[in-house]
Amino acid sequence: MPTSALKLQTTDRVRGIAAALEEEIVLGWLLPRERLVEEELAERLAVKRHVVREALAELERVGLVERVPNRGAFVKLLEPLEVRQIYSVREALETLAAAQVPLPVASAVLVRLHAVQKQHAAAVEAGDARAAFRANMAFHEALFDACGNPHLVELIQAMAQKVHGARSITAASPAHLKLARDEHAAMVAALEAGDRERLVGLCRQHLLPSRDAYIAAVEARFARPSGGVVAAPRP
Amino acid sequence: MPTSALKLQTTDRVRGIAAALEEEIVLGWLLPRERLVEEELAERLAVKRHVVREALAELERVGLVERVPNRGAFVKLLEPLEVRQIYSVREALETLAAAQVPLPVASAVLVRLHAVQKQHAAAVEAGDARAAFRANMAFHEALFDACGNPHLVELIQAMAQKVHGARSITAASPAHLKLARDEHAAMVAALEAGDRERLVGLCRQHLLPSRDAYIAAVEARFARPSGGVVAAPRP
DNA sequence: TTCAACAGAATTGTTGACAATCATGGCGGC
DNA sequence: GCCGCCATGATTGTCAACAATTCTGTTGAA
Repeated sequence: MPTSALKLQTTDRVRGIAAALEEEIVLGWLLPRERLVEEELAERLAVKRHVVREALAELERVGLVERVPNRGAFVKLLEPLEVRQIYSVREALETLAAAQVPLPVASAVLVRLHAVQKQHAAAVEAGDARAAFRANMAFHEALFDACGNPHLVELIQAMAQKVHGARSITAASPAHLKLARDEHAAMVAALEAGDRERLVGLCRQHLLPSRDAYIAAVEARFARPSGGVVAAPRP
Repeated sequence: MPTSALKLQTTDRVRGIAAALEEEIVLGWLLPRERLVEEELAERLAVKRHVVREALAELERVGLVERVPNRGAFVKLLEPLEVRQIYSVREALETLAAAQVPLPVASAVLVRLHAVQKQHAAAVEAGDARAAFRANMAFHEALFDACGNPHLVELIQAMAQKVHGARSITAASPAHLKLARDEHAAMVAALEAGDRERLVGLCRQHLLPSRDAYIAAVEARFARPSGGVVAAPRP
């Protein structure tokens, strides 16, 4: 605050805090159903409480946290059904975007994709989950940006954000990260070859592993004790 | 506060204020580029400033207003290109939803649609733009709800909300309202008949009038003085 | 006249304190 | 021993005053 080096605008600060919390959720540092106490977060992140408050409101709107009046905010736990519904929409949106990319694709897009993919591969190799997550986001943004409709891209990102709470299972798994890396490479190749059909198929396929891993994990670990046993498939 | 009858929760109050502002924008009572002063709104809507502040933040996230740090909030003016892009996405989403509605449709859906449509028709007949707007929203929600994927419905609503600032042209026009009413009737009929193809076509068609009316209006009235006439709506 | 600097007003951003609300745990009655 | 009730503590919600910023109109000199 006092240092003149970084005097961020208030809105940017809120965004920054929201992004930081989002990362902590994605990386599994904050788990589903975990309570998010305003004052504690304010102290830990070195901002005032009302900034945390606004950030939580933003994350609530995005769908990453739940807030109940007078009781606070929690990391949202997605039900398997919800995850399936969201991934269904994601599939529709992402294949739509892939189908709209003008081919042959602009060379600038390919350059950027290669660069980002290199970063992603390096992060995966180094086992740096946070860097891999960021590079992964950047990759998909660069890829879908090529469709030419920023509002469609925004929707795709919003839906991806919704399941970020479900990503903590795959975001830290080397196997999943390596698979994603290889699939990214295949996508770029398809794009480069102008093979739209393959690109669309790859986008569709790319969504499945994280979805299924999450559903399996949530059914094994986060099931409510309503049935008695820890792992209750359905109430 | 004193009366126990209406003790709204804070979150609900923010939502309520945001919704009220949204309606004022849709109905053309607040025009694009118009300034939204926090204190003035707080007094007019009988809430404290920080509530207005949060509501404005929410409307900014939705895309209905723009906020620049230390300078305040304005009703967002959508560029024609943006409107085209948004409507393009809306078309994809709404036809997707229509294509997913299980046929024959549940009778409860039809009952609800008929009821809402009756309200809408009454509002149109009475020339009550606000009631028509609300009934219109309810109609589309009820219609797309039938697709069975609440997350898709949410996206459809979010995209509709984005162009609410563009709706002030058609929301007050009796001709447009009557056309919408008739198209709604046709949609219900198609749904009732189980004619999916016609339903999808009607959904697609239903989007065009408001889009084109807005683009025409914005090009005629709100053009920046860079090349065109200056139309300052308020002194 | 035009430009720049400057004071004053209007508006937004920030802060800490206070009030309201909900969970927790102890206490007495049954 | 079990249940309901009230005191207590933790946390969120509300508020008004203060600080910082931007805008506006005016003044003075080139």
